[in-house]
Amino acid sequence: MPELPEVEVTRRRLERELVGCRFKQVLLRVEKLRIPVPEELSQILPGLTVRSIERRGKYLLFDCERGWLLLHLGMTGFLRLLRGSPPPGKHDHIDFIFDDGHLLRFHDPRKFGTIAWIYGDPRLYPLLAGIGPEPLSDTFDGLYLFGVSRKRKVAIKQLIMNSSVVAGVGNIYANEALFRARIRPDRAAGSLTVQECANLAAAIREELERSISEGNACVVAEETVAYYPQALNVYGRGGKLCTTCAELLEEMRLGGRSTVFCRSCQE
DNA sequence: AGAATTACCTGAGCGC
DNA sequence: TGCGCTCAGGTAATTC
Repeated sequence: MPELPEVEVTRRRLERELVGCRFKQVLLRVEKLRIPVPEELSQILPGLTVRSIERRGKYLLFDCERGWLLLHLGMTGFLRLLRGSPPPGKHDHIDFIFDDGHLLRFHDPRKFGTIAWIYGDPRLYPLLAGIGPEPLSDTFDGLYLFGVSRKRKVAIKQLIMNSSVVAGVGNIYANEALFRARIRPDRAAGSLTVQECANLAAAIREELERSISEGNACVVAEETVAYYPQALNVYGRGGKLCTTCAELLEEMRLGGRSTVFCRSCQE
């Protein structure tokens, strides 16, 4: 599951390789992902040049002169940056072919990903308009988190996974950040003190930044995304020993999502 | 308004 | 060997 760090590592790789490149052809082999794939992409994109590649939460945004190409990898999506025209495999849904021979291939077995074309200001596009602050930006800090959590009864883990509260924090990093901040994931959001909110905001930032730098250090040659090995403290380790105190890690479900924490380290 | 639930989708793992 | 079941979970839409 590409989380924000994987998407950011991907963005940087694509930025190095594709900015300045001109689209030559788009091959669509799937009609519907989360939303229908716009067929007009194969008419619009050829001849346009990639000016820059941005990220908003887990969305990638390609500035294509006359509009923006929006990509989301969903749960199981990834991109491959290839050359020439190797035959597509199963679930290779879309090829973006460039003048210089680059081939950007979108692969997504579960089809939870998104591809869209945006005219005008992407900030106004419905899928992006309601997204909260970027967790790595200055607008996201403890005071902000304290403010939006007041009087909220929902579990703090669910709050930080809510994209309208903060962009791009998925299940893995929600679990890891709460462990780092020593806060139980099932605490009512409104019960956190201002200090706990500061700790949590910092922990989210630190977990994401740590993962981005790890990802940058080990990107596989051809694959632009970005499933790199992670040393995780809690996610996926329910029933195993806490890395800090050697207690058994506890597993529960919050909002249908697997949640792991240490009863002794987190309160 | 906020919280909870559902829908989308396929592969993997499991019990029988 | 294969069937049916459950689980994985990002996000938006829907319902309560």
